[in-house]
Amino acid sequence: MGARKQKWTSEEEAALRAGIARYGVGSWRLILKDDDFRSILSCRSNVDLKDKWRNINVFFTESGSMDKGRTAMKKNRATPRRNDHPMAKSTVASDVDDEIVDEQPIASVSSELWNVSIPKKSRSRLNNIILESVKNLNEPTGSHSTTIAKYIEEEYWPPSDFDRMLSANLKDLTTSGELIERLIGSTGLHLHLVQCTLRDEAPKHCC
DNA sequence: CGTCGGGCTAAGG
DNA sequence: CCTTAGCCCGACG
Repeated sequence: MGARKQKWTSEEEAALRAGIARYGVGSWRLILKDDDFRSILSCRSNVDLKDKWRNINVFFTESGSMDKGRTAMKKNRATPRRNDHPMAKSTVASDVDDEIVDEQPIASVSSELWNVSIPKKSRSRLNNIILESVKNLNEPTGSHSTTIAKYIEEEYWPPSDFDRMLSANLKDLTTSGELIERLIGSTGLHLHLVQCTLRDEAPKHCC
C-alpha cells in the first residue's frame, strides 16, 4: 500500500463507536467479529481498534502528567473548574466533575474543558460544535441529544450518503449511553449539554 | 490469544 | 518548529 499510515474513515470510526456502544470498551475482538462492523473494519486489527479509541479520547487517556521530559507540551490542561457563574454551582457540579473517566461503554469527554475556556484551535472538535449547536438552539428547556444530533448533522454534513447512518448511530449511541446528556445549571437556565466522543470529520471525501 | 499502556515516527500545521 | 494520529512493541492476564 502506498500510504504507510492509513487514516481512519468516518465509516470506520462510526462502526467502532457502534461496536463499542454494543459490546463495550475493550471487546475489540468481539466488535471485529460482528457482521456489521467486520465489513468496514476488515482491514483493522483489534489493536488498531484500541489505538483508535485511545486516540479519540486523548484527554483522559493521558492521565495526569503529560510531560515526560520531552518537549513538554505546555497544553494548559484547562482550569480545574468550570467557569460558569458564581451562582451556577450546584449539586450538579460535583456530579459532572468526577464524571466518567471512561471505561465501559461510556466515553466521554469532559464537559468543563469544552466550555468557554476553549478559545480556539486545539482540542475542540465535535464537542465545540455540539456546544455551538446547543447555544444556537437555545431552548429554554434544554435541547435533547437527538435534536442536537440532527442539528449538527444538517448543519455540518449536508446531504451525504452516510447521514442516515450517522443518525442511526447517534440514536443508538444515545440509547446505549455512549451519548450522555448532562445538566448544567447556569443562572436558572437549564441547559442540556451532551457529551459524546464523536470526532468525525471530512464532510466531503472520496475513496 | 487478547488486551493495555508506552513509545516511535510519519504527516500535517 | 510543534502537534496530531496511526503503528509497533513489550508486558500482563
